[in-house]
Amino acid sequence: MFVELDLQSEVPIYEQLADQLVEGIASGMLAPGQALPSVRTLAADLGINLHTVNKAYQALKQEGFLEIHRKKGVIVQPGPLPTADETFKARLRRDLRPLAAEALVRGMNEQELTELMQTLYRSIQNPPSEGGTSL
Amino acid sequence: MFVELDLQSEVPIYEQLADQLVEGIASGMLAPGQALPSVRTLAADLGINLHTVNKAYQALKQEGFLEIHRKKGVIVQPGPLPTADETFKARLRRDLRPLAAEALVRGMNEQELTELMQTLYRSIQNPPSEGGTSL
DNA sequence: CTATATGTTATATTCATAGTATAACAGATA
DNA sequence: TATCTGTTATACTATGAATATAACATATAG
Repeated sequence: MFVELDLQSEVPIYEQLADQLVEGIASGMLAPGQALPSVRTLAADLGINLHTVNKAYQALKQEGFLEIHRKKGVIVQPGPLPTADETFKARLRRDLRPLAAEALVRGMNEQELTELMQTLYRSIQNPPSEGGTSL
Repeated sequence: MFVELDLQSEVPIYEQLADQLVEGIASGMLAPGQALPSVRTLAADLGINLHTVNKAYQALKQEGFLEIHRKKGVIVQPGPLPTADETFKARLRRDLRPLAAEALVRGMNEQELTELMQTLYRSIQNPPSEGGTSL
């Protein structure tokens, strides 16, 4: 079981799921072309509704992280993944901005913040334990 | 006019406002002890409801960025600001995580990401133009 | 061919939150 | 005595999240 949901979080469930699938792709835990569980199966495993899973899948399909075939079901993007184009970077800056501002106002210096980001990046790229391949 | 709201954004108005006030404190545009407009005045200026402004003020008061006196009205925290304690850092990591993961999966390397963060940090600390003191 | 599993679509309902609209209150100020 | 302050209360609308069923078309397995 790789996906962990916090039902009490203010972050929507479908968003948590989508985020963790992206992280799975980023870490290599989910390989290109790999099949994902059907919406019904994953929904049952996670104890949530079919439509909530579908919403996450659809969003990731829309962004190009997943492909959905009538035949193969849902698979991780086997071709080229989306790039860090200007549109993404603009969104990234927009989302990072308030976080950087609060870190600054709380007294974190530039190095502390960038090092925290570095550590985070590396921990995703090379996760502590790639134990189970299952979700 | 320093605060700019996007009424079409998925980010709540009161959150946009709170974020920009924090950024104002971070940049020094809002000095410690400085008086902020009353909830009614700012609401009228921004064309939003009094309660929406109040919600932002209350949140920032709760976190320790503002003080609210019956007498002086609303002022920027004149004493020591909140620190980057473990609680904040945990929240920071939690919020940064999905952003770092998507940046990684889109092919940004560690340096690109940290440099983007650096640039952002510096642009907040030393904003392009501190023209108007007004909100 | 038949049964099953797939994604997909359509409704409907419940619930929480955001935002607005008014109104009123208590305390401080001019 | 007015006026401005934050504060509280109530009500309403709109939106989105999440769930619950149901049904459909297609592809696969037996």
